[in-house]
Amino acid sequence: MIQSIDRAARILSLLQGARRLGISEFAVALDLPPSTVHGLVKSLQEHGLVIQEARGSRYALGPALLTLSSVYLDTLDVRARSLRRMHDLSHRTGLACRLGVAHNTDVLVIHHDRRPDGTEQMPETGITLPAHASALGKVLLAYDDDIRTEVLAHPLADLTGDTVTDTAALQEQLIVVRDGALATENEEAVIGDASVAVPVAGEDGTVIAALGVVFPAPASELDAAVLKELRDAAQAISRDLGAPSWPPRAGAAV
Amino acid sequence: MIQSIDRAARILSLLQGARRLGISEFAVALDLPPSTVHGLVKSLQEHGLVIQEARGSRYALGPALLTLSSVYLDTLDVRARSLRRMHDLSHRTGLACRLGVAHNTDVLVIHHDRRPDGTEQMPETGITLPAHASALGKVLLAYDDDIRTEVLAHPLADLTGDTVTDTAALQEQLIVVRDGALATENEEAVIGDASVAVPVAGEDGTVIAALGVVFPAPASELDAAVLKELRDAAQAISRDLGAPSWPPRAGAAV
DNA sequence: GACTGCGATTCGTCTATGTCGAATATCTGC
DNA sequence: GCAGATATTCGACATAGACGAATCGCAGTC
Repeated sequence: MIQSIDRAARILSLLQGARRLGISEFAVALDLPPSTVHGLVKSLQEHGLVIQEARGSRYALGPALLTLSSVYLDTLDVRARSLRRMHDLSHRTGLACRLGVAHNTDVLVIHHDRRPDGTEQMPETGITLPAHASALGKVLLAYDDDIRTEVLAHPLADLTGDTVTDTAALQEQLIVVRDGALATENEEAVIGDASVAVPVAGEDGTVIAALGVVFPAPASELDAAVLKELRDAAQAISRDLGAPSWPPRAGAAV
Repeated sequence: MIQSIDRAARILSLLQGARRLGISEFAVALDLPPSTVHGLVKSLQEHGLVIQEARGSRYALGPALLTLSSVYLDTLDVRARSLRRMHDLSHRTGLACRLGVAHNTDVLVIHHDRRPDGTEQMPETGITLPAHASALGKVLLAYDDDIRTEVLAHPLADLTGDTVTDTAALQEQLIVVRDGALATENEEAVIGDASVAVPVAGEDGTVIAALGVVFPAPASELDAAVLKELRDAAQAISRDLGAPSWPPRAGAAV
């Protein structure tokens, strides 16, 4: 690990948490002399990875990151193959749908198709969801041993009061998820929101992403027709990607 | 400029162009020994800024960039204040609308609200448009001396055959843009697409972004009502941001 | 199924590079 | 207008990281 790259990445991470920071704030957080931090930040600035605020002396994340992430999204095969199906899915069900992949121990939303009712909705592509409190996350946890182990090793944060915070209870849920190739979540991340998700399999048969829809709680009111649409979409995407079977075999991971 | 950070940023840039590259390809492009590149890439990989392909030995941009860019978008005041107005704008006009800021000598789209007709449309947030061939770009060029000088110093690429490639002609257009606080573009970037854009002013009265709508060519068919909606939206956003006047005074830049 | 060649990866040495501390410039709040 | 804080610049020194050579691992070939 190259020291200055590590430090540069840490600086970006800090800006991810606290939107705007000054040199001295970085210096304290990283336990480095301000002059060292200054050199690092200026180097990042020259490449547009951070920007200095107009009249302040503070720094924030820069526009180059948006361009890079745009290319990142384009390189994702799953996403490219899902765009059309997700659009169909949201139109047929009238619900917002999301495609998520594992990132560290969380879920990263790599595409979001809004509810087609014309109401204003925040774009959710790029947001991170806690794995244990989202349907997408439960799918990914159910099929990936490494991430599951990692997540279960730490206490589960309570987000709404209905969040599953007991590791044993979560583990049981995940077995059910694997059995049915279906995960649900009922106001466990956001009050008023429920969601369901199913796995998407890649060329080698392993689960590489999760596809889900969001709807008003309670989860019990979910239409069987919606579930069929969701399954059909995930299966079609998996087939397009060359997956040998769907639903994917549990524990198919290498 | 710290050498290793510069090199790391170059690696990310290379991946922006060529989606997937191997160590030796980087080495050739950067004129560095493979072992040096390897250390850089592995450091980036540990932070999720690049990922190594599943069964290949090639590398691509990583998911951490998406998370970072998501936070970048959230830090943009203009964007936050524009979301609602842009949604209204696209619904009232039935057209897709875009918000762009200057990045290097191009336009970076920081928000895109789709046509509300329910058809499938690519998400455009994060894409880059050439400044001289887009309405958004012409607005930004018209009000920013530095970028204008920079863009006019190089030959203008021809994208569709209708692209304005003559610097003198472009310069004249920009004067008109400034006078009317309105830029148009007619199949200059994409065949079949025309667009118009207006400036958005910030707290200090300078132009910080451009707001535009896209519609089927030719540009002459643009409704006056649409233009009014566009202007009203830009004015409202500018007012929210604390701009002293709208349209912004030409040459108000510091 | 062994061979060959390319590319990724590892390791140890040396020096160029980046880190640090002090000094200076710039800004903010009183 | 002053005091305190914060960003920025600069030069010397030590170490972090660049490089070259050697190794490992994989794919294609005979």
